[in-house]
Amino acid sequence: MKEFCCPENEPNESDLRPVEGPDAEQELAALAKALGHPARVQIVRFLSRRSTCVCGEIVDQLPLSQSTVSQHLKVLKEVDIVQGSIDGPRVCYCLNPRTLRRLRALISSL
Amino acid sequence: MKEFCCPENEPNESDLRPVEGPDAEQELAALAKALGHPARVQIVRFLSRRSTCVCGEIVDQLPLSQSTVSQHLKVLKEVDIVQGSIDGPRVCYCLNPRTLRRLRALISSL
DNA sequence: TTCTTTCATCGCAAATCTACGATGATACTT
DNA sequence: AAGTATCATCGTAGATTTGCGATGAAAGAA
Repeated sequence: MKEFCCPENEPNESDLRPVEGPDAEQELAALAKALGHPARVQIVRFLSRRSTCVCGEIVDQLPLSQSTVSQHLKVLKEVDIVQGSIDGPRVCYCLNPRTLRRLRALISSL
Repeated sequence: MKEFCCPENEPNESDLRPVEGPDAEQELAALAKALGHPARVQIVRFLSRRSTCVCGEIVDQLPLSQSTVSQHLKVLKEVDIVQGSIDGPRVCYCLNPRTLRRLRALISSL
């Protein structure tokens, strides 16, 4: 199983962007909106359970068509919660730990 | 300024509900959806800056009509992020720290 | 009572979201 | 080249969301 698509997890990496102000509020709203659907939470949870990237088995986990799951993955990729990289005929997906840390920081500041 | 609408903040209060499983995923999706709009994030931020409850000055903070702000407040109240209580002709709003802690727990588990 | 203030709700139009099947794109296999 | 597998995109129908003005409900003031 390839893992090249998974970014390094660097716990000490700090995000210097502010957690308050108009930009931060807009960013939090966009991230929350992307997570605001049960199917997308399930996708994130599924990727979270696997520590590595997941290639081509997400559709099997959801009671939705392939095109619908692809749409949900697109939403998660647009806000960089999920990253995808091509692996031959497949696509490997993984969470972006940097974005998740950012989300936690924004939520914590509320 | 009355504060009777504000629940006690008990930092040591623990929430025993699981942060994983279908129910938790549904709950997180509902909370994230409620936060998934810039105006609603701004409302929460505004209530967060004030440590007490806020009576009748939220509309002034947003470039939206009174009815629209009321709708957004309704969304936040439906998921119990915001609480409102009547104070004469006004309504006092405040955050529910219990729900916010729950949200942080759910996000942290991703 | 009548007026005013404050907030909720109604009704509607426009925009966005959701889900699906069909189709397209890409890469591997034979 | 032809076929297969995997995922993205297109087109579309139905549902939901968003925003607003108009109206309703409740409480205090005159």
